Formats: sequence, C-alpha cells, structure tokens
Amino acid sequence: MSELFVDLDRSSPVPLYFQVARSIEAAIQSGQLAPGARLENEISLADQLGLSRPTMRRAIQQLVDKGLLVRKRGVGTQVVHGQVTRPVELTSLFDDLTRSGQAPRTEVLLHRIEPAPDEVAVTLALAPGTDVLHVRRLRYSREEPLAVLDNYLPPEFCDLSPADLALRGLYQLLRSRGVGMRVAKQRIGARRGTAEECHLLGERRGSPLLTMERTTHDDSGRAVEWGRHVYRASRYAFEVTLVDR
Amino acid sequence: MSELFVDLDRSSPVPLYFQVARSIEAAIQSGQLAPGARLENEISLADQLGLSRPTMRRAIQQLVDKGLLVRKRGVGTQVVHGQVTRPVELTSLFDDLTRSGQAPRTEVLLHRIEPAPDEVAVTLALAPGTDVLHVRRLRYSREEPLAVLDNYLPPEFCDLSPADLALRGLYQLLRSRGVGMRVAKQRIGARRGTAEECHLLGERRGSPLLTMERTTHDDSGRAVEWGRHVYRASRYAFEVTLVDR
DNA sequence: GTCAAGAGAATGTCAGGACAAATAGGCATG
DNA sequence: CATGCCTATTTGTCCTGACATTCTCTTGAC
Repeated sequence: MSELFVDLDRSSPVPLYFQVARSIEAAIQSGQLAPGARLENEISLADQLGLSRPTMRRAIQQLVDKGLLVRKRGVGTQVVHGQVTRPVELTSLFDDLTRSGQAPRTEVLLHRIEPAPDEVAVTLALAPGTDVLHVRRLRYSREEPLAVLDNYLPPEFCDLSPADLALRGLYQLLRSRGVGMRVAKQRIGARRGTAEECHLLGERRGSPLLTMERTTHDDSGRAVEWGRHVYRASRYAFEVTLVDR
Repeated sequence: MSELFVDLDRSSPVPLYFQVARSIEAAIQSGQLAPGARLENEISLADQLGLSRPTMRRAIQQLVDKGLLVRKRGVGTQVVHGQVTRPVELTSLFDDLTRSGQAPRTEVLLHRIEPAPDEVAVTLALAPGTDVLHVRRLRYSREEPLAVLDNYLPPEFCDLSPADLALRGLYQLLRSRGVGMRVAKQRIGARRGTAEECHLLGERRGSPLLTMERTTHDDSGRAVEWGRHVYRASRYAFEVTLVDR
C-alpha cells in the first residue's frame, strides 16, 4: 500500500474532491496502484491529506462511479481488476477522436432549415412544423469515412454555419454557445446499410452498420439536439461502463 | 409546484435518501411532476420532510444520475423533458425481459468445463489453462429466438448445472450465490452473423447482428464473468443514458 | 430607454461528529 | 479439530453548520 502523492491546491477553483480523484486516477493509470490493490481506509486517507471524511469519500465515490474502484463495507476499497478502459462520458464522436489523436475531418453533406418532422418535433418538444436546422455530415478519421451523422437542432441554433460544422464538433459548438449539456439518452442498434450509406462510407452494399439515436438535454432539461447516426461496424464500437449502487 | 407526499419510515433499513428518491421518481412517472416542472429548493424540501440538506441532496443526486432531473446552480432543479425512459442499470438480458413481462426461455446449447482460452484467462485474471465453465445459450423472448449468449465463468462456478441455467438468468444465479456484482464493462458493436448464428436465430444468412462483449466485476474488483453475445438486430437494441457531472 | 450594479435565491463545496451495519479474523468452547 | 461467538475494522448513513459561486431579477444611474 503505497503513499499517495497528492498536491492539493486550496486556492484553485477546482474542487478538492476532484483534485483528489484525479490524483488517484493517475496513480491507477500509471500502475502505481495496481489492480486489486487495497486503498487505506477513508479516515486515515482524509487525515493524511488534511481533508474531512466526506470530501475524501466524494473523491472515492467519483472513481467508483467511473468503474475504477469498488468498495465493500467492512472490508475496504480496492482497485478493479482488468485493463484500463476509458469510460464513456458525455462526449461526441468528434471529442473522442480528437482526444485519441486521430484528427477527425468533417464533410457537411446537407445544411438546411426545414419544418420539423413529427418525430423530431416531439422529441425536441417543439410545436409541429417549427423550423429546425437539419444537418447531415460525413465524419472521417485518419482520412477514412467512419460515420454518417444526421442531426436536428432547435430554432435558436439555425445560424450555425456549414463552415462551423466542418471545423468543429457539434458538442464543441454548442458548448461554445453556452449550452450546458447534461443528459444524453442513446439507443444503439444495428441494421444493413442502405445503398447510399454504404456508398458514402466505402462499404460493400448491404454491409452491417451500427446505429445510434440520441437525444441530448441541457441543464434546464430541454432537448437541444436529436441525432440519428450510422457507423461502420468494421471500424467502430461503443464502450459502456455500468455501475450498480 | 405541488406538494410531495413522502412517507418516511425511519425504522426501515431502507436509507432515507433512497426512500425520498423513490417517492420523487414515482411522482415523475405518474405525471404528478410534469416534465419541466421545477422542484422546490433543497433546503425547504429538507425542512418539509424533516431531513438534513445533505440527505435531501443525495436523494436528488440519485435522480440526476439516472437522468430524470437536472440541476442548475443559482436556478434550481427541474424534471427533464422527454419521454419516460427506463435507464439501463446493471442487469442482464434475462432480468430485462422478465421485468417487461416477456417470459424469457433459455436453451442450453453447450455446457462444458474446459481450459480457459488465452483471452478469457487474461480478462478473468486466471492462470493460463485454468479450467473454466463455458456455456452457450440460446435465449428466446415470446417464443422467438433473440440472442446467442456465450459465457465463461471462473472455476468456483463450475458446478452450475445446465438445469439451473435453463431456468434462471446468469445474473440471478450469481446473485443467489452471494456474488455482489458492481461494475460491468461492455463493448457494443455489429457484424454480419455467421451461418450458424443466423440459423440459430432464424435470420437470413449474412444478416446484421448486434454484438456485445462484457466483463463483470464483483465488489472486490474480481472479474466474475466474461461473455460474448450476439443479438438479432431486428428485435433488440441497447438503451444507455449518459450523465455529465 | 438602456445598461450596469446590487440584492436575493439557489445549488456547490467543505468541515466535523456520531452512530449503524457488515465483514473478517481471533479466541474460546465443544 | 471444528464450530460459534466476540471484537476490531471499515464503509454506510445522517446530522448541523458555514461559506462560495452562479444565476435571475430588480433597482438605479446615465
């Protein structure tokens, strides 16, 4: 059981529990805390770092939620066995690709303001027929086509330009306009690609594709985006970590 | 903003924050708290229920994590717009089908104790060549084939009988043996089914299938199960709710 | 009439303490 | 030697209190 090196900066705007969680996570990723290793108990850890127990608990809880640690009453806290998997957070494909250094490229196939189809109007909670922005993009990674992204956005985002969408990810653009995205509900399935989809993605006709429908809500609970995406099954998969509490 | 009817039972072993969360969730599901409705502030809610603010916060946090509520600093807490979606928890296909009243049936195709293949030995953290239980099941829903489930279990579960596996879900069996499952890491993809898979599932040859690989860890961080499943894409999809914090 | 400063309100963070419940390991007893 | 009890350890729950940060709305100045 090794000592944890945690540099706490109490003047930083970054919350203490977050600083601690980040440090522990780094120790796990670096192998300093091996899979299966037991952490010291919460109270002595809190003492060592000069924190209260609730703050220490919160730091640990964050990593439990991410699937990196497990706790057992009466026993202690341990590092989960198994490979390092980067858990899926509320990010977009663009973010994921950028972070893994794959230099995504985006081609805007369609950029049109149109009356919302019924299904879209319902999920975005708009009056039927309200004008929405419909964009269709082809996303490349390493200069290979990866996905066709169909998205509908409520009226206030109708001024997003094709140039914006070609350069930055949709989530990035929304964030830069002050949208605080909090919840996304996804439905992941599969089907045979249409002739057009397969052509765009460079797959043989009738190839299996991974599909994803998503509704994203902001911090006031409003739906800010609805999308229907198809991915090349040969080059993409979703990773999900589920935690029971 | 309606009053919340919450029956608190302080003598119950069910934690107070959980009782409160359950009540609020019921109010949302029943429509008593409509989408977009604002909750009263944490302090007055806590006062009304005779609870401390941390306990009240924890109840709300649980629903925020489930994607039912959103909070915004300086503003308040609101119910998320949009349809009621049952968020995915750490459950098995069997649990899901049972809960939605679809009477799953299971056919055990294979039940064999064999040396662990390298990949399995690694993910289950066993010595190479250790004997593991390999089961292959065909899962029906409404008397239609739905999925082919391949699973590997560590040595201590080798005594699970085919009869057990035909009658109950794998997660149920593990739970009844005192295994506390906490974390599952899934990878969801798609591919064309093999001739055998399509035949078993009653699909045309080369149909697209949804694939899922999963490693489940218990509360001491040990891997207790590894599975590779294929689902009929025409009849199944995964629903996932992501929350940013 | 417009814009900026300020007050109020709500959630976010952090501390310190107390007791409950579950686990594991040692110890005594059969 | 085996079994059951007891105790120490550790996490789980709950409380009270305080201050910080962010957003909204009102008020006031220009």
